[in-house]
Amino acid sequence: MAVTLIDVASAAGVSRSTASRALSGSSLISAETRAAVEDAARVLGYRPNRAASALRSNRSHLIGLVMNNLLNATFHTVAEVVQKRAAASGFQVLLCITDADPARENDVLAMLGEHGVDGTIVIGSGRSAAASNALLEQGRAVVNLIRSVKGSSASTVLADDVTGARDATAHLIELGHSRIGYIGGNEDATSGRERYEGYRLALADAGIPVDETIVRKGPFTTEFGAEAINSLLDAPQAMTALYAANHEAVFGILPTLVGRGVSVPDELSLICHEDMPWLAMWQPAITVVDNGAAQLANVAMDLLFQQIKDSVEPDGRTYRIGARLVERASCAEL
Amino acid sequence: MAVTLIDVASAAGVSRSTASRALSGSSLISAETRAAVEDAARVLGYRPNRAASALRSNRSHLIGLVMNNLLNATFHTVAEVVQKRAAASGFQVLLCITDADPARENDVLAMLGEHGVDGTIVIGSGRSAAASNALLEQGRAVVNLIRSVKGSSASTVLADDVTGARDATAHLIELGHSRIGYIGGNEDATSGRERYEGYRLALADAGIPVDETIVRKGPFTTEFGAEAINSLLDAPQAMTALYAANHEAVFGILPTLVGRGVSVPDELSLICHEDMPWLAMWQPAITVVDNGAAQLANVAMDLLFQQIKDSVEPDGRTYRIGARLVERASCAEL
DNA sequence: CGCATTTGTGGGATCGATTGCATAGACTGC
DNA sequence: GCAGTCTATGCAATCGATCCCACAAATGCG
Repeated sequence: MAVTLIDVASAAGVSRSTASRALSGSSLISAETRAAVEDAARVLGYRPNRAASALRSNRSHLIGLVMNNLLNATFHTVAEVVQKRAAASGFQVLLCITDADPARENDVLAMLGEHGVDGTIVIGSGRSAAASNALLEQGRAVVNLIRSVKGSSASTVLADDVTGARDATAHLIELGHSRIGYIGGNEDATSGRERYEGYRLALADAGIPVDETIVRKGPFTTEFGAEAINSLLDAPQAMTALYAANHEAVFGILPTLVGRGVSVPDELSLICHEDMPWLAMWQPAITVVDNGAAQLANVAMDLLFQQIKDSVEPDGRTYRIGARLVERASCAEL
Repeated sequence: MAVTLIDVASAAGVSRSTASRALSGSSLISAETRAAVEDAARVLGYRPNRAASALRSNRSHLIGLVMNNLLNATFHTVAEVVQKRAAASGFQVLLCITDADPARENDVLAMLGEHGVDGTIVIGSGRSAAASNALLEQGRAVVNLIRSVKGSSASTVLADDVTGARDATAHLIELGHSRIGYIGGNEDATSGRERYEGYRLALADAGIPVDETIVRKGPFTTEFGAEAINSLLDAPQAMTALYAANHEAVFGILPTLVGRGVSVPDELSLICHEDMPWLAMWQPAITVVDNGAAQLANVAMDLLFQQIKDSVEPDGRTYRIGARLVERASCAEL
């Protein structure tokens, strides 16, 4: 069978304990012994058995990543960053997809507990904190990401969607627009609530009343986007600018605008929330609110590693990552 | 601490062995005993320790998924399908990203061995079979996906890119085109080689010589796509149709066509390889070669589960999933 | 009715690495 | 020179579930 620590130890002429300590970097080991053990391990092609290690030490070198889907560009970025950061520290990522179903989310978190994950990043439904609090009580690290969870004892990293939305809307107002359409997500998602709030606040700042006839809220789907932009374009009183706050809907909005021959930014100024590589390649390049997906993931991983490596207690605090308006070519002065 | 099998056993008034057998569905257990143990487990909220189970039984309920990146739409689909199929059978997915770096790929496969994965799906660099063959020798299942690996003893599931490309090109020829441009991937990738081969064969079938001045091959990036289409459009002798075989490049090709005001399909008929949701939403909807990403992943999981659950020996055979031409609105008769 | 087989259960070893405790030897300081 | 650290190492217990083996009870069959 496979090479075990005992093989390494006897090859190096020491005991299992010494071999174990030498390989795990304990300071109570002489330089020669360490070298001998490391050589033996290399020569034999020793690979530790993580299951045995996890059983005894209660550290699995596994990190759970829980998310709704893999379609959203922000989620991609998060998955890539989490994977890279984890791998760089010798951790592996257990990827779990919940389809935003709270029951699945509970199952998945319990599963992660069974596998003894050292920590978990949760982009959750926000519905219940019970399962993730249970993980915390088992001494495992947890960080909530992007969506806040009521009653969670874990730290939470959120985008500053209110400010991002407010800046986007304010930018359009500065360009002289006052009839600014809104296409966003449903209010039960953090992003749906907060982006609409930012939109509202910016209009209020400028003394412009919200016109519900040019506001559309709906699910995070391409189809909703196409539907919403069509109905807005068909509305009696035309808008001169649009703030597209629903990321998945953007996939429906842009092709529809092209198809209907709406000229951006001449006929319609446009800002989309959440950046994607190809938005910069669009004709015209689309001005976006960059929510800082990579930064969100990095801060979450920082917090997670603090808990895992430095045994820092989770503070239950919320961290906000500022949004950034990236001006490209899709907005024009009225 | 956590509830262990011993707690369940004593609550149910049986021994550990009996409790273990009852919960793992052994047939050598009386109905009442099984019920008693299951009740006790439920009441106590028992969750098995996977590390302990893996250590003793050498089955971890983990599946490794190795891929280059998360940007490619086919890879998304594969990741989602693998995750769903795994979860449905009580397996968790260890996601590993290699950036197509063979060294990283080797590291990652060794890591998966340490973690005792029951099986692994590898979308590899195709460079070396050593690391994955080592996994096989440890009795772990391995299936290669999308990219073939020389010298691998594992089964391999590939798209039928030659036929897909041939069908796409033939479709354009049937519509009367003879100057058909090609933008594809580098030849060191399976898809790069095979799609160009299909293109070449279809032209040969029709007695049309390949014109290298309207052929572009390059890396799987958006930038290359933009560059390639620009240079093709600037070429002296115009093409009347384009077969875009490099998926990542499509993100650069489409916006550039829009930006330069090239009318599809009036001025240029277009077929892209690999489908994505928003290609159907484009104006005009883009005709594509659907490589069957979901089917590829499903067949790979079928083969993997056969090895894991039914102890079927890997046959080292290659399975091809047929491509499908999805006709939409981006091709016109010349 | 007695022996052979099946069925159900318990005891204890085991998977491989980690770690608390014990100890041998080296070294320091008075 | 001796007690008191400090350093380096080994022994053995341990993590929690699984599974081989032994054995008891129940059943079958001639």
